[in-house]
Amino acid sequence: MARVGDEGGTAGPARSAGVKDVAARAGVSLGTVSNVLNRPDRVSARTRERVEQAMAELGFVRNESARLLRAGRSSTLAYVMLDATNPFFTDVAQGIERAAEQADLSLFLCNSDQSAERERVYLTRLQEQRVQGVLITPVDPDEPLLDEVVRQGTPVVIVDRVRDVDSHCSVAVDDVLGGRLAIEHLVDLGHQRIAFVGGPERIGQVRDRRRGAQAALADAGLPADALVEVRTEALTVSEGRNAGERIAGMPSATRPTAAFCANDLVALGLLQSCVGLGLRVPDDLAIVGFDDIEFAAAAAVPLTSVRQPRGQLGRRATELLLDEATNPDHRHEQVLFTPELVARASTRRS
Amino acid sequence: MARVGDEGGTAGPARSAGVKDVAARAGVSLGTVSNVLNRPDRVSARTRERVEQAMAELGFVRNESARLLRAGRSSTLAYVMLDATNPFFTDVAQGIERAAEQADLSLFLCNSDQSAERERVYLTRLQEQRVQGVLITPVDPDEPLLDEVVRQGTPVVIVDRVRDVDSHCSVAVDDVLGGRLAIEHLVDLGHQRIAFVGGPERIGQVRDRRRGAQAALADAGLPADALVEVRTEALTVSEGRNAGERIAGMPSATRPTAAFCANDLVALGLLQSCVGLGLRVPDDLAIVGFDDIEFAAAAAVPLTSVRQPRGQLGRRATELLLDEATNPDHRHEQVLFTPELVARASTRRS
DNA sequence: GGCACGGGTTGAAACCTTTCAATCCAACGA
DNA sequence: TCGTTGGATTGAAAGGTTTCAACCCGTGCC
Repeated sequence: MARVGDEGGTAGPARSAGVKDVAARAGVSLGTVSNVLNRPDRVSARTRERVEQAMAELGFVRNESARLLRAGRSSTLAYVMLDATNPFFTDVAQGIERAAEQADLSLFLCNSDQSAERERVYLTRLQEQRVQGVLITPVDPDEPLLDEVVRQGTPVVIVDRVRDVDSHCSVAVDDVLGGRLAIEHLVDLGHQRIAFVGGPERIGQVRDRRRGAQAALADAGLPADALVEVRTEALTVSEGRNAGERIAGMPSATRPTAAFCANDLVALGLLQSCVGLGLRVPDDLAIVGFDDIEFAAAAAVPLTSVRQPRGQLGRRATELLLDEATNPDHRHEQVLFTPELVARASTRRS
Repeated sequence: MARVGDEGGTAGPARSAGVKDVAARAGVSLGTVSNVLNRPDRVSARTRERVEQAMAELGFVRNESARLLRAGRSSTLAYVMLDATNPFFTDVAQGIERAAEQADLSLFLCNSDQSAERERVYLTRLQEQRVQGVLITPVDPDEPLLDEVVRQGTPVVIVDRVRDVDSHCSVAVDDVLGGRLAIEHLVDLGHQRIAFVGGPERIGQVRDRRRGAQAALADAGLPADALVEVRTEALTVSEGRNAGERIAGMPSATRPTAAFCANDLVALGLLQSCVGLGLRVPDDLAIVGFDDIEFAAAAAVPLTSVRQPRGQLGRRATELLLDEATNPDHRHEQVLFTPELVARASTRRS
């Protein structure tokens, strides 16, 4: 087919055809074309066919901007993810996608990559595009723009973070309980000196998971200094490796016999560097991660981890968002899922 | 602030304010508000301030649909990814994002999740939204809709797949060479019986990588049956595990001494199940993966892999897309990057 | 034969922003 | 004083779709 308008041919015109052109070609009115597009049942079969053929011939592509301008709301959702390279978030995204698909909505993913600035840019664009709603794992749950967006009419659901205020729905996992489960498991195995590997401090998850860990230690009658802090700059594999070197470097008398990591990326990095430096896992160092990403089980020393129901998280968040978008007497809700410990070789009693 | 319009207050109105409302409140004309938005230098400081204040007071959110309708092209790109949970693609996406950010464009990610149907839905929506351009790793590079989209005026660049036709730009890695590098490495280490683990057959990558492998074997003077086919249903971790069980089940006399996997997910699964089944890596089975995703290095037996320049792939693809979108005498280009073997413990001579 | 009914179709108005030619006005030079 | 200049501002028109009240006309009923 040709690329520029050749009158009478069957190719598309130079500048894309609109409903008007389609109407002219099919010999019907604008309104009818629109009906074919939006309420095909109201149009007689014969007319519909003619219109559809005209569309095909002209290569008609509906102009979403114009549609939206007139019709109000779009049929897309967006998930602003904190880190697209962390499998945890892509699994959450998959849960969202499935739920969105069922509701016949498209999902756009936006990666803030931990940058508050990029997050703001995305939020603004999404607002300007009048998306049905936004799911977000925010860099900082207290970001004021989040409230602003809601106030201006775009529903926002917070995923994997909690917020005390009731201006949004949120869906998260009980991180304190998760920390508790990890430590109880290690204590059961006889560990009395346990590293907590995570940071930076400003991440709520890190604080909550540590808090759960501390509480569990206290309940077990162990002193507070049974938990050895090993700080990381971020929750990444390379920071985990880094932490591993520090732990391996400790004199064996004072070295912890187990490590609880704030997430699986850190745990995998830790695992890797320990093995590389001659520490046996779990004999010299037992390791517990958090999230239970797929790669945790696939590590050659499969990783014990605290599982979050990732898909569920996404699914439930989407349901809340849709309710908020469509149900006039929607009530905000803070959903808290319960994590679960999955024991694997990295903490096996040997 | 209140949520419904309270005359004279400072809160936003019930239904969001438009430029008209802003103009009224600031005591200027429509055009001036638009100028503040689009050509702030043409507006006197005093007026600009007044307008900006009015915007803030009314909680004005620019309506992108209306803007687009009038102004033509949007300032967003989209990357339709084949599998958002495969770290390879998220790394590519990150490269794209960086390049897009530099050009002051937003990037939306869409996950086709290997479904041709979903891919089509996304392509159509993106077209309807008049995005600047689309980057895509297609389920099937021969999908006719890809040509259709281009013909109708939306630039499309194909990422990580090649296509003989010249209707798009494409950016990929020389998979044949990659396969060759992997096998040459294994042959150098003395392996004479090597499994090729991958599938399904319809994936171009699988075919090309095998082709390279075969060529390298031939060059080394080894018979064609030195390459043992181990088919997978998909390039996933669980399929890799599956393949591992089959390999471990072979009688040790005929079992390959090395495996070349079509990607790292498969290799990680293979690694995991081999270790679990008592096969030592690399002593009993050396393993080479493909992609060199971060988790390859982080595996407890760090994985030898064929590295693809993932970020580069994304960056270059974006540059091509922007050129196509802006440069009137753009020429389509097929870029082929060179892969590189990264040797790690999974093939170390012991 | 007249009338009510209703499915199918019509076309003008509305959605909100950007654009651009026209206008305004203050300052300046002659 | 008048004309000119140029920066600031104006407002009508345009952009493509959806909506909705109105209309048309064939059918069935009384």
